Amino acid sequence: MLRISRLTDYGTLVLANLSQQGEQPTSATDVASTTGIAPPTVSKLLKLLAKAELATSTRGAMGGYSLARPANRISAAEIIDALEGPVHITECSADDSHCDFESICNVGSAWQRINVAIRQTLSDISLSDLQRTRAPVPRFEFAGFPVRVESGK
Amino acid sequence: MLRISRLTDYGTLVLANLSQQGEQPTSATDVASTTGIAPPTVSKLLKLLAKAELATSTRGAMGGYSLARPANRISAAEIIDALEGPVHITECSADDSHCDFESICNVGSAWQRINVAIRQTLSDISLSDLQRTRAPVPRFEFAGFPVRVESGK
DNA sequence: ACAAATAGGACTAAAATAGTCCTCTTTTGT
DNA sequence: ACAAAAGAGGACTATTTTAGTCCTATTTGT
Repeated sequence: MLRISRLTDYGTLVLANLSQQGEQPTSATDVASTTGIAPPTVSKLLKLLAKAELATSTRGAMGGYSLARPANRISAAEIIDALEGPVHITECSADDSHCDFESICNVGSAWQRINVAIRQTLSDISLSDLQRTRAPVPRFEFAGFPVRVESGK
Repeated sequence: MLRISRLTDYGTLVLANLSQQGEQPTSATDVASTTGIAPPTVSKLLKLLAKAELATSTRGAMGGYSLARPANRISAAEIIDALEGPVHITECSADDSHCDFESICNVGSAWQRINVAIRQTLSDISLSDLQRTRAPVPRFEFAGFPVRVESGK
């Protein structure tokens, strides 16, 4: 829980990389070599990001990918949606939900409300916030050890 | 992402069930039959919850489990921790993190800050909130901006 | 024409998750 | 004392997700 998949993490990186390159398209190979992520993986990510319209692609020689919009107009929620799909927290959301026991659904819907709230928050965080090393931070501790907000690592 | 595992969902249910039974211990079998969850699974969950000190166990005939504390003093974060373990969002937290590229770590730590904020909020939501069908919707804040969430779904 | 790119999808491997089962210990009631 | 009712602990299996790779087709600039 509260786990962002590795691909999403990589995807953020890839987008951050594109945003540093500015307007002209960057090839998947280039992104791979500057980020250190395996080329086929970068390629896969970029395809997904392009399909979700977070990146635009240019085919052919001298082609590549670039950000579809400025980094401050791409939200964390969009990145997650693009790479993990719109996930239902409890899977009892839409269709056949065979909740014979009322309490089950009550509790389930509570988790769902939490989910909605979290997503809402995530949609207010932009790629540029994610890139800022020193974004203001609300709280400073995680499972015991304090999270370092200084420079990388 | 933002997915609570099925076991956590079940676990919440199980705890909710215990809280309805009041003081006297309820056996895993009983919980299983009132919730409709498979007995071995309930048993497993209760063991985990007991180990995390969210439930207390009484051995022997007439034994069973009961809540370790009132439902309003058990937080959603504790439930998650008990059933999923303290999860590191990006796995680049502790040990071998071979972050050769600075930007990788910067972005990674941003997700971690988000994680911290979410956990903080989760620790303000209690089991009794989860049981209330129309609980107030949690509020999050990140990077300064408080985030308002309208009524859930 | 050729080389450099993306598009799309099939496929495999690895890891996390869920769920079951078995044996042992503790406690209560008769 | 003994049997039955419970939990404790752990081993094990199966399923599902997630990661990651690779192949073939299409597009475009020189």
